[in-house]
Amino acid sequence: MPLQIYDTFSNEKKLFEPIDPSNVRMYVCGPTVYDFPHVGNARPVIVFDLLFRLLRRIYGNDNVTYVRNITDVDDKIITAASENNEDIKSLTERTIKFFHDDADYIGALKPTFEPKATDYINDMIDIISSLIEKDYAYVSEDNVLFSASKFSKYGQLSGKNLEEMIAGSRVEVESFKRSSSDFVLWKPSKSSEPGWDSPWGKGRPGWHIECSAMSEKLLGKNFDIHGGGQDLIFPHHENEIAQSECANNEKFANFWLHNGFVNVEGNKMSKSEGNFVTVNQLKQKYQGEVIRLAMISTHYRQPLNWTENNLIECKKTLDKWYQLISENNFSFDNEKISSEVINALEDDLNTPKAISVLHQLYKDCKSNDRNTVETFLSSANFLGMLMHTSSEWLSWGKEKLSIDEKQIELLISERKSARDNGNFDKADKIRNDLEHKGILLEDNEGKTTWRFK
RNA sequence: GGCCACGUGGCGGAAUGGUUACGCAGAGGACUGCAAAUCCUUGUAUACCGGUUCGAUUCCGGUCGUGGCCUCCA
Repeated sequence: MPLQIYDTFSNEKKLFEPIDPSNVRMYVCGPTVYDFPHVGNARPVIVFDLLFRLLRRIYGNDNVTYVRNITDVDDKIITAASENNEDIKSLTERTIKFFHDDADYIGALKPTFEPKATDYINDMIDIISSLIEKDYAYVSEDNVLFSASKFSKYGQLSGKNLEEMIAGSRVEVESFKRSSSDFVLWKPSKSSEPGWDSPWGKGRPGWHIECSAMSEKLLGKNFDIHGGGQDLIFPHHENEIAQSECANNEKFANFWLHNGFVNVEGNKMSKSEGNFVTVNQLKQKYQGEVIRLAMISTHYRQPLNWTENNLIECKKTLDKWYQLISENNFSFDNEKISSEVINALEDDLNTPKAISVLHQLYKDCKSNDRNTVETFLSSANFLGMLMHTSSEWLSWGKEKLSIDEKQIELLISERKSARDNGNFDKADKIRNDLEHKGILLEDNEGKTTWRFK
């Protein structure tokens, strides 16, 4: 089945055809590094990781270039740094490390390139200069602004039209803008703020220009896929198109992909609402694969309601799956990945369907051979799950235990003799006491094993 | 106010112009001293009103509801 993906620009599911099958190019907007990533930030990391995996499978591991940028210059960073009383560099470097830890934790492969905005300031200045030269941009009070009305396609990605936007504008037009829809390419920096020398004085880039610069530098003027969260459609991606296409006279990205939001109690999870859960907080209670499964159990374009219940359910599923592979040393085999799983993903990343195939494969494993189990395992691995051994999985969180293993073994044998003597009250008390400490005892085929709750 | 998306069982969540996947929970059973885990069986749903059609949950129109964007956001 050929790969089909939903393109936001044309609002339809389309057959994906790469510009160059020997170098399929994808750019995804990454984090602005000023704080711990929350679950909403993690969604595109996982969604586009899956697309990356799928593209690599279809076109070959060496034939896909995945760029996920890091925004390390931004007003929020400046504000956060001054609130923490630390310098910007130390804030961004620390936050990048948090981000990498979290991305690893949820099983995301490393992108091919992870450019930082501050390394591309000169490229941004070049684009801005060319936009001024072509009269798409103008200088006003030390700012450089893009004149949205000069780009006839402005609004096409987000389905807006300029006049309505200007009419419905809810924010006051800043004095240096000719029109409310014009946006900043370059702005002046105060002496306390980070700044770079430019033809328009010491300043820093506007938010959108970095992606135009970095994508062009690393992927070329025209590339295959540009992705990010739905909240970036407008204005961020709309503005990127305007800048890049006006500067280059060439089509920017061929496909636009946007993931839906993560909701909490029906409302969008966001930093400004304060209703967020960070990946770092979840690490205390759940393995990364639990977060990953919870994330991909909803189709990427649908809103995803984040609940504890869902996490518990996903953990149970993974516990069950890990039990199946505990018996032998099953191994991953690229050739054994279920074609049904691939088909599901090739249909606009239908992960819920892919998961239902895993459930079916799990059932098939019962009555079948090693080969079936390896198909199950390989398929799960392809989705970034069952990457650990069963014992690693089951002993997860051991260090947080308030009781040591020898003691548990001791209690198990105490319980055994109680049971042998028919003293079930005592036996049950031992089991219950351990359960209160988060240890579950399981009696199977005459043997008692334990695991974490 | 403008634009857009969505509304499937108790919950999560796919799909489809003609028997509505799958998972969790629930119920019943096997196993167990009792549980747990596992296995087997199983009930339950397409917001509302019209239209098109032999047939609509699916297509079209309207109503209601929810959410998003229009301002920083993944």
